Amino acid sequence: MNDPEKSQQKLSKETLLPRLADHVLKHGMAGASLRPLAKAAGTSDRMLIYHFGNKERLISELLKFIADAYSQALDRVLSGTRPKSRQELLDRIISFTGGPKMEPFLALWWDIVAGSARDVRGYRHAAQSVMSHLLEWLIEQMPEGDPDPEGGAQFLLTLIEGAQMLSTVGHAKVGRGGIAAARL
Amino acid sequence: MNDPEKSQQKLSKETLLPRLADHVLKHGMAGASLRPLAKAAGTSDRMLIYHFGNKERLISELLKFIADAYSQALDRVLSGTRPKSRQELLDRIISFTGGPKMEPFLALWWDIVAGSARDVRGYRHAAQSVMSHLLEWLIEQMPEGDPDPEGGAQFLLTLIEGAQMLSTVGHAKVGRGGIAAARL
DNA sequence: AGCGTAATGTAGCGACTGCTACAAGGCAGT
DNA sequence: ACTGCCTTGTAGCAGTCGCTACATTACGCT
Repeated sequence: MNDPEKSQQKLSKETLLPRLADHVLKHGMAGASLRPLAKAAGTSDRMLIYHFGNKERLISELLKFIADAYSQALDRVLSGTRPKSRQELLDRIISFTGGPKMEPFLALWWDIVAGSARDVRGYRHAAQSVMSHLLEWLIEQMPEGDPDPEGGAQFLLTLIEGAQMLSTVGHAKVGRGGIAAARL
Repeated sequence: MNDPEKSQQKLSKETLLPRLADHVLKHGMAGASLRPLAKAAGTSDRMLIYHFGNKERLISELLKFIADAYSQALDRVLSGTRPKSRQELLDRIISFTGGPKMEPFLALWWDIVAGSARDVRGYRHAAQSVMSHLLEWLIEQMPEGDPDPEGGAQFLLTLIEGAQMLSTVGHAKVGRGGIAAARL
């Protein structure tokens, strides 16, 4: 024992999930089949089924885990000084979500949206919770004295997500132009 | 010959593509493997490869075909009277793209966006051409005397797509709220 | 020490994947 | 009638899929 080569010790859901999340963020939900996942996590497909029961439950728990991780990243990075205008808030978010560090999250995000559209079990729930969290966070961040924080946040969110989509599809310019033309 | 049961006659790319498109719209890109596609089109996987060379080319041609079909549907359904305000234009589009007839297109759309994010060959090109067409069409449709038709169209497109995404993810209310709070 | 349960490895099943080799029928031109 | 291409069917390959049966090891409790 205590083999330095592969000191794997007890692998449980808790230790597994972060590694599974890494793999899925890198390779997307399409690459999320048991054997590659198992390899990435240092186990066997056999053990994944053992721990999670079946693939569907694995994916559900994994999506929940990732959604939570994303929310926490959001909280950590973006909280702090309250923006002075909607414009400033918008700029801040765009530069955060558009950054290269968020790219894997974004790619995974579209996988999940596509799954939601086809009612793949667990996908819509994960997507919904991410959007809910983001919206709440946005409302809190709205500048002081904003006439309609809730509506404004919904408006900003809609704009942001539209621009995001246009950007991943190769029309970043259109998204930027759309935001520039918006009367915030 | 002239067998009434299966009067298949010469099947060519041109006759195949519409049937392939039907299947893909119904079952998504994930279900677009050769054998199901072939069955839906009334041929064999063997013949699909024969006609298209390999799967990648098949998918490319199919996406182009569907993108064109979508553009044409847009032209047919939405042209006519010029809207009097941005609000009217927006409402008209939302009710069109949100209708049940567009649901398969929408579901497929997210497949394609997800593929674009992961650089699947041909996906971004298809998505880009749809968005380009939609944007051009929007610019033409902007109300007479609009101060900034181009920027306005980009703005509307960004809003529309954001709302669309929120809707497929189960947050239709947020999208609607966002649009309602927008100062068009 | 013995026993029961938890954890893990090995092997395999039946279905599906894209694709190909091979052979044969159909039809056109000579 | 013969030749040669266009088209098509059958069979199969090597790989992946989710999942399971079976066996073994590891470890805690009495």
